[in-house]
Order: sequence, then structure tokens, then C-alpha cells
Amino acid sequence: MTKGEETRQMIIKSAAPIFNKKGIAATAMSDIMDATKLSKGSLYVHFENKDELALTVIDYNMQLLGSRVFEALSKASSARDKLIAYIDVLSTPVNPIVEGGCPMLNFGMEADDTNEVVTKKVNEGVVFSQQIISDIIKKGIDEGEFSNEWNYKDFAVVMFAMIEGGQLICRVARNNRKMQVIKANLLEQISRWEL
Amino acid sequence: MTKGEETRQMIIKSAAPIFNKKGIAATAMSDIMDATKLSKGSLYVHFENKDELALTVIDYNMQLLGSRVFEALSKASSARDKLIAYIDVLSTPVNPIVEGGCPMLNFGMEADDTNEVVTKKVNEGVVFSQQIISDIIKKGIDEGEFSNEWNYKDFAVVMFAMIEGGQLICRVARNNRKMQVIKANLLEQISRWEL
DNA sequence: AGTAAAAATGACCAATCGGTCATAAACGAA
DNA sequence: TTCGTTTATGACCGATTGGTCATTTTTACT
Repeated sequence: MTKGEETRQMIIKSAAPIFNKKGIAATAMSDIMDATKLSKGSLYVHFENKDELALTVIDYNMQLLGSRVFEALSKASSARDKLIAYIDVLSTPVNPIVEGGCPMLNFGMEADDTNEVVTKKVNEGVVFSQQIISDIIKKGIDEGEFSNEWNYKDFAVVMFAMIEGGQLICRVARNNRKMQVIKANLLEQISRWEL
Repeated sequence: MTKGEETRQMIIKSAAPIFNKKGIAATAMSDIMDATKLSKGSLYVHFENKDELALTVIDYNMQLLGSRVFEALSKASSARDKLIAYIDVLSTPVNPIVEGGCPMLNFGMEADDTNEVVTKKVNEGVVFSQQIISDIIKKGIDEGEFSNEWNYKDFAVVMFAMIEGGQLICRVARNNRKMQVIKANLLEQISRWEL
């Protein structure tokens, strides 16, 4: 990796939690200068403008979330355990696995009325997340763990929505308690299709 | 109502959709000047600063949402129908009942890492929303419509989370389809406790 | 109609915004 | 070691930000 590419990655890593916490509009290039200890001119060597940096950081945050989720999933073997792992890894919104909380929720809500590019990016993440859940269940059905009458695609929508809604509830409540209520309901729904 | 109070209300009404769409940070006082056709000095006659205006507007948006929900609820009589009305009135996130979408989601996600006052305000709205759902079911139980074994407080958390999560999904997808999947799942859970 | 208070105006302010660019330093292939 | 290229610097730019205030206009009460 060249020196330039190393600096670019350092900028992204440093900027990621800032954008995810403050949002795109409220994050100033001066914030990134402070975090990276780089001069303004140097930032603009690696990124055309603030928008390009923001888009790159959104990608980074969503991929970081994805890799954290996959890491958790890999520790479980059965489909049921993978679903539980998925829930568990996202069940502490106040101490989130990605600094600042779920980037889809953060950037999606900021951008949905103002920024079509970001909105599309977030939508892809949302669709992908549901696909992950969907794939886990499908495999479970194929391997005889769940009933093949389960409308698992619809359940993936429900499960994703519940977890994201739980993020809102817990983040503004400043505690993770309600996430356990959500987990219990999901487990109950899952168990109903177990063979 | 004095002229001053009239102007103040006009400012709030004009500013409400702007803040709800763009967010607090991205909304400039000049945006409010344009929308109200008032001079900058006049705005500062009625509000100490941008922050006070923003807080007032957040309250306005949340109360507007509340009154729209109550209006919908009043048209239903049974507890089941009230729950359905609650879901239905929030099931078009792309064409929301409050311009810009759910203010709890919008302001909550913007503020949770940066603004304690707004976060607390949103949390109160979140708690209140769950209370509304909870109260509907409680009345349904008392009147023999639902089983008294239903843990309705937990269900209120789940229902609220699902609807808010659905807002994210639909808003970034630019269509309301997935909200029907969520509605169906909620209806199925509700029907399980009907007598 | 007279008048004191309230409301509206817009020029003005310092600070900050995103972004540029001439210059210097550091890098890396020969 | 040389030397063209890449990277880093920070002063600088115009635009915009939130906010102020002396002045004028409007309101509302007597």
C-alpha cells in the first residue's frame, strides 16, 4: 500500500465515527482535520470534496457493520443460533458495534428528504441486511431445521424492522432494556416454525 | 390572539416541515426567512435563537403527529380496530401524515449523539407512543375483547419498533410496500389474543 | 386621535463554512 | 544519488452561518 493510500484509509477510519455521530451536514472538514491531524489541503489531496468523503465514509461504516455481523454469525452453526447471534450483536444500541450506531438508520434518516445518492446507498444496505436474514432461514428450511411453510422473506422484513425500531427506542432511552423485549418476541416467532 | 402570537405560530408552522426534512443542523435561519417571508430581525423577535425555534418545532411536529394519530383512532370503536387504525395511519411512510416523516425518527437519530435536550424530548414521545398502544389493548382486555394473559406492554414495544423500522425501510426504498408485510405480521400477533 | 409598546426591517458583525493554490517536503523508482 | 511525482502545508478566498441593533412601522389601548 502506497503512502497515499495509507493516508486515505486513515482519514476514512478517523472520519467514520464523526460522520456517524454528527451526521453529514453537521460534520465540518475542520472536524476531520482535528481527528486526522492533517492540514486541510492534505484532505483535499485524497478526496475531491466533503461529499465524496462522506459517501466513502458511509460505505465504510456500512461495511464495518456488515463484517461485525458476519463475524458474529460465523460463531453460530444452526440457523436458529445464527438468528439469535444476529439479534444479539445488534441488541446493545447504546454500546453499538459500530461507533455512533446503525449507519443505515443514521444516514438514511438524514438523507431521505435531501440526498438521493445516500438514500440509494442506504437502501442497498437495508435490502442486503434483510437478505442475510432471509438466507439464514432459507438454509435452515433446506436443512430441515424450520418448516418449509414459513414465509421467511416476510419474516426477514419484520425482524429487520423490529431491530431498527429497537435502535431508536434504546438510543433515546439511553439504555438497552427494550431490546430484550424485542428479542423475546422474535424468538417466540422463530420457535413457532421450528421442527 | 395578538399579532405577535399569530406571527409566532406562523413561523412554527412554516418551519416545521423544513426542520423535519432537512434536520436541525442543515436548516439555516435563511431557510425560515424564505418560508415565512419575514426578515431575520423579525424571527429573533419571536425566538431567542435557532435552538429555541428548533425545540419548539420539534414539539410542534410531535404533537401534530399525535393529533393525527388520535384523529384516526377516534374513527374506530373496538380495540382491534383502533390498533388497525394506528397501523394504517402510519403505513404510508413515503406519503406521511406529517411532512418529512416521523419526527421521532428524524430528530432522534440526528440528536442521539449530540443533543441531550432533543434526545430527552424524543424519548418522551417514544414512551408516549407506546403508552397509547398499551392503553388501547388494556381497554380491550378490560372489555373482554382480548385475553388478559396478553403481555400487552411488551407488545406495545414490539409494535412501535416494527412501525418505526418500517418507516426506515419504506422511506429509503421510496415505496410503502413493505409496510403491508409489517401490518400483516402485527395483525397475526393481535389475532392470537382475541377472544 | 394620540401614544406607548410591540413588531418588523435590513444593514452589519465576527466566525465558520467548503474549497483553492503556490510552495515545500517526502516519497520512490531509476 | 538523482529527480520527477506524490503528498503535505497553511495562508487565503468568497459565501454563508447565527446573531445584533438602531431605526422604522404597526399594533392596540386610552
